[in-house]
Amino acid sequence: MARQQDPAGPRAAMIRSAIRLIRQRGVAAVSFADVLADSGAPRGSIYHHFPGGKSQLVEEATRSAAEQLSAGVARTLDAPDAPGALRALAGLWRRGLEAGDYAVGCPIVAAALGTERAARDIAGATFGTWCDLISDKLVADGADPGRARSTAVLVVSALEGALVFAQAQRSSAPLDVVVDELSALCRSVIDVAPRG
Amino acid sequence: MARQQDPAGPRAAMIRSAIRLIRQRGVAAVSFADVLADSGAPRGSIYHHFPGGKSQLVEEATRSAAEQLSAGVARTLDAPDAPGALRALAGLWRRGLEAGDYAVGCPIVAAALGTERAARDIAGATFGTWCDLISDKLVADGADPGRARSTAVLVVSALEGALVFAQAQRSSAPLDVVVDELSALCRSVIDVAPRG
DNA sequence: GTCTATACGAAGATAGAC
DNA sequence: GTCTATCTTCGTATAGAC
Repeated sequence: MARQQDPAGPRAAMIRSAIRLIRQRGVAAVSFADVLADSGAPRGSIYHHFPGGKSQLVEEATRSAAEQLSAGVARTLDAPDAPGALRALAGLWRRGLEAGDYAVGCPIVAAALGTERAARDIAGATFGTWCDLISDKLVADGADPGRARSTAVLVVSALEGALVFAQAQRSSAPLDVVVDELSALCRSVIDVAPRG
Repeated sequence: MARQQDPAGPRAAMIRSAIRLIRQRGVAAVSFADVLADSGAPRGSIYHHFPGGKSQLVEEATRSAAEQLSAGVARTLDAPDAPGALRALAGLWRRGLEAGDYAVGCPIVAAALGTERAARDIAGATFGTWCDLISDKLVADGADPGRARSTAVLVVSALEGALVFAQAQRSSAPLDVVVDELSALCRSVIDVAPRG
């Protein structure tokens, strides 16, 4: 698909392709051959770049995806209010869904459900990071820290669950509904204890 | 593991094993050999019972799991109040998580993220069924039908997402937090429009 | 760093005997 | 209904030349 020269070299291209394919098919269903074909990387360089084999590739792909997504979450949370930030966050998911014909999911979920332990641990840490970011935002907007924490866990869980829901039904409707509900919830959490 | 004579015969045993293995590893990572070893079914009878091959086995396993789970959801919702029903529902997930050392997830999620189209469609319909059941319960408890519907979508999404979250972190804490949040939300949805 | 070639096993699927 | 045997394809991984 891509097969063009990647400025960052074949290694980065392979990781990028691995992320894309893992999102589409899950960790177990992605082979080296798939990654090579998709990235256009040279056949003989797999074990040069990834001596640890598939485990290493999956781990690095998950780590890379987690860093990108966490940076995106942090950036999106730079909005005036938490409900708006949430909408923007869900908009990212939504566009990804529609662009990938509802077959492209979250790479962190794929890692969490995969069989590679290192990748699963990264997934667990990444969910935690997202909760921290969202919780901090809610607190900054005036929410009680305890309420903010549990609300953040709900937000992350519900968004990820809605993504799976939307994939199964090939429709972004569940995601939209969940975002509306979560926005209202965030507002109520903030309103209870407004800043000051 | 099981390998004992199944009263319902090898076919049912194979489906049961397929469900268990799919929950642990995902659709793509389960092979016929795995199912045979786990179920103790005779080697030569695979294509006799499942002429459609792996697709058929996965589809039937997903359908069977969906029926069992939907029946379980309906049964659990036979509780006096919606928040209590929700707690009971999450308790089912929770016990499954802990019994399977946080490696056994939801078969419907696995189907939704798998590569078998028929199974994914069943997953979509199953999520819809659960939403119907929960929505009906909320309405029966006095909630506004519109609010009940969107709340049900949130509940299903959040529970499934929390399950993935909990698997990634190997802890049921995220699930517990989400259940508390959802219970409070259900109460508020019911309280707004009490029966009468 | 990249190539070809290949070892080795496991996967899905089929054929034909019993 | 169940067996063994086999075909074919695909997967990971390695060896050794360039």
